[in-house]
Amino acid sequence: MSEPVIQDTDEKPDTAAPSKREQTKANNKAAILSAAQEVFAELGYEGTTVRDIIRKTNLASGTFYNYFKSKEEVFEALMDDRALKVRPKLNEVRKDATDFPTFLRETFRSFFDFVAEDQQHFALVRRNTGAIRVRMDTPEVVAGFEELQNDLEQAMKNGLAPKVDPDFLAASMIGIAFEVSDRMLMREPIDVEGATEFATALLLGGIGALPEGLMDSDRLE
Amino acid sequence: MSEPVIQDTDEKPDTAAPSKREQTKANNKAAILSAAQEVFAELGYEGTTVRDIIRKTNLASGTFYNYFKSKEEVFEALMDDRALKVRPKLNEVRKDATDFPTFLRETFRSFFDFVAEDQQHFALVRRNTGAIRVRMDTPEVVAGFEELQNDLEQAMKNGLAPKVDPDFLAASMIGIAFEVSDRMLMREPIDVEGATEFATALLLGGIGALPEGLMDSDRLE
Amino acid sequence: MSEPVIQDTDEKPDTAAPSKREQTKANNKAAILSAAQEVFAELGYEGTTVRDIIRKTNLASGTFYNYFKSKEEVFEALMDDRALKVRPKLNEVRKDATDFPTFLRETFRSFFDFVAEDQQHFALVRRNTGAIRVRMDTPEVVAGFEELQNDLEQAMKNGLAPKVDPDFLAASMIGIAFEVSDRMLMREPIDVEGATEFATALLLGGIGALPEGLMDSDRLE
Amino acid sequence: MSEPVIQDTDEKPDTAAPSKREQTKANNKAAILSAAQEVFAELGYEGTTVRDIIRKTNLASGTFYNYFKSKEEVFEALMDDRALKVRPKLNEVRKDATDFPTFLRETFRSFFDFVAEDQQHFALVRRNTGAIRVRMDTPEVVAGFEELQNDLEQAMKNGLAPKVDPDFLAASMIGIAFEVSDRMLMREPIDVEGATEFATALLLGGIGALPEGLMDSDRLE
DNA sequence: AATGAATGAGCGTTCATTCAT
DNA sequence: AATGAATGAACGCTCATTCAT
Repeated sequence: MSEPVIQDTDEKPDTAAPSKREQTKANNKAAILSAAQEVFAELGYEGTTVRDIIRKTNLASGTFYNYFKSKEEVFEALMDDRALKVRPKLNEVRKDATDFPTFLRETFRSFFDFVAEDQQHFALVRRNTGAIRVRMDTPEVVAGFEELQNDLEQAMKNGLAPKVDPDFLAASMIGIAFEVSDRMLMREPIDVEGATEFATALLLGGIGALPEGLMDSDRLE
Repeated sequence: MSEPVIQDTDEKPDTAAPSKREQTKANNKAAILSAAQEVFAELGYEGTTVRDIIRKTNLASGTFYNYFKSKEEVFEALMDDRALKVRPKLNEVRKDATDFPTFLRETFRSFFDFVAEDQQHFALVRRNTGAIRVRMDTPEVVAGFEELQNDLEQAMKNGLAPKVDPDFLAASMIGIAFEVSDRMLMREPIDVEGATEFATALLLGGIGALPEGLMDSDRLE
Repeated sequence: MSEPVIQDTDEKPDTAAPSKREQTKANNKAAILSAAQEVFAELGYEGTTVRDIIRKTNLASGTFYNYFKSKEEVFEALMDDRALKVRPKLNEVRKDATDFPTFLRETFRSFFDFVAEDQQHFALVRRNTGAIRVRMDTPEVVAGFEELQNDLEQAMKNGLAPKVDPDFLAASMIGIAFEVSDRMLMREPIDVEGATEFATALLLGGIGALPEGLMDSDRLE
Repeated sequence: MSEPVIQDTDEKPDTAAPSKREQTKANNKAAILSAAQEVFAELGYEGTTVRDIIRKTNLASGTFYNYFKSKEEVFEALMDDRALKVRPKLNEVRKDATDFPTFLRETFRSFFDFVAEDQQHFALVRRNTGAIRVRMDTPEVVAGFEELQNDLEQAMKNGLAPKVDPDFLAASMIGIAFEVSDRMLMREPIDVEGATEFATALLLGGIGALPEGLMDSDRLE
């Protein structure tokens, strides 16, 4: 347990130097996750069994349970993975935005980019008509939603964005982002720019029109 | 589903009342659907088995298969049920709308009303953090989406609504409707009016701002 | 559920007439019990698996669970079976006994007879040196013990038996019966009469000598 | 088990103290046995797995197999342990006995004392109604039985005890000892003395009455 | 049409054991 | 000698589905 001061290792102490064991462990975990990703995309969440996942791996069945204790847990890990992958990008572009239109535009763009690049993952969440879609709001995913909402609130406080219900606003952005992604993926070629422009303009105009917004409201027909 | 006037039954044919046999059939089917609804809400889609459903019924296991051939099929029937329940109302309010703000407002209001009245059903679709949500776009559900899109296109043609991408627009409305519903249900008391106003104003303002719209576009902050 | 007064059956109402279904059910249950008996005797309780039992049967694996829910439950049923088989005999001989020596002698004799006739069953309870013996005091078995103790108490009340601690006395009889059975079975030929005489004489003499025994009655003849 | 005087170790050989390595070995073995004892008492023999045992230890799973090759073997070791613990005491009191009543009384007393002091162990062998009791007559246990039988034969030869079937007699003593222990443990407070007096008197009187017993010696005082 | 026991594939999981470190 | 992850056979069990009644 204790760390000997002098290490009888041939590697630079204190840096990476994962033992062979740790290496295999990492590899195994990655193998399971990657197999799971494929299988989920192919068979859907409910159609997938733990055995399907390990079969895609060259590990023994029991090995699965050294890493995850159920299909749900792998699924969650996969979702967390995605969330952890987009969130830094989203946070960055929002931090860099100096005006609200940019804030929105870059948020949507990053999200649509991510969706376009990771279609296999979304094959799971968005499937053919009549088939079952599945969504899991893991803690990491929820955290991403909350970051968005917090950033929106901040922008409102700073007078950059009109002061509207931030909870509903974040929800709307998320709803639009997911649903528009879906349609975007169905078109050929995939037009991230178009989707971005649509979503941004819709939201930007809409927000301006919201009751709480001080600006001339409720335009149209 | 429809009741033929002349019945090929061996019982008194001269009454308009459904034969006892058909009556039982309808009852059984309804019993299965209602049991399924409860079980799905309680156990989630994946957690539910055909056995769980029939157990809530006083039918024998084999009887299930006279009505549905799998859990997926009952689930689909349930979804269709809901879709068939809201769609007439949605179509009606949209047909009655003489201006676009009313069109949008009444669409959202009807949907949020429906959600508020049918929370058990949405307990299935929207579950606690970390748990799995499930959604199935059955033909009837998709038809509902298409009706919305068609109505939007019609409104655009008639010059009532700005001419924007109707596919993305319908998608956005749907995304907003679902995601805002979710938040609406989490608040106490449930405020259908507030949700309706938010969604309507957001969309109405947004549409006016969309590039294709002929009106002064895209401004803000 | 209700019993129609006139039955459209071709069999004498009110008597046996088990339907074919009930017949198979009874057969299946019996088949499982009998297979279990053999397997337990061969592999010991812990060595036996549910699958071993069904394998000895020509039933499908799932069928087992229509009848029992675990190996423990079959085992218990088997034990109950035995207990229910000996107890009537034991009760009868004790009821018929007019003196205490007869009471004891016939109790032991019946038990040893039973053991001698049912060696396969005892193969489970009494196994080779070094192997594990298993005993399960199911409710039915315990009831048998209690009947013995009650009868002993009755005999004491009636002045037929000396008044000693009936709990310890019943325990002693049971201990002797089991342990002596074991030795009896190891001898060739099996001498039920010898075992009976030994146990009876030992107990009869012993009881007479017990401190509480006030009476001089019941001398060994 | 034995300590060779000359040790093939690379450590200071000139001390009588066990080498550190041997010390650890002994400790590990003891740790496993003690963990096993607890787990068996808690989970029952069948319910216990090797993993359960090592988990209670701070050893690695593989280490178990340096000491025992199966759960059965640990169980056997535990049983041997007990047997080796009582037998010297039993042998001693019997050797010291100058008359047969004392021989019996001290045998029972020692056994009941042992049981009373080691209830955890008997929790395994004797469990609640309906649950499974397990008993293993390991070689060491059997040796204890044989010692009893030999001592009985010796006493008969020496004219101290009546000449009766020594095999059945030993069996009876063992049966009584086990079964009466059981009842004794259920009473509050635990009355070793009472159990001893009961068993001794019963057996002593009984033996005197046995047909083979020619002698009038050895009456209960 | 309804029943409900039988079926058997196949699932999740555990576990004793091995063996590279 | 100790470690602990990997192994894979095999277990208990469930389940959708069938089919004789």
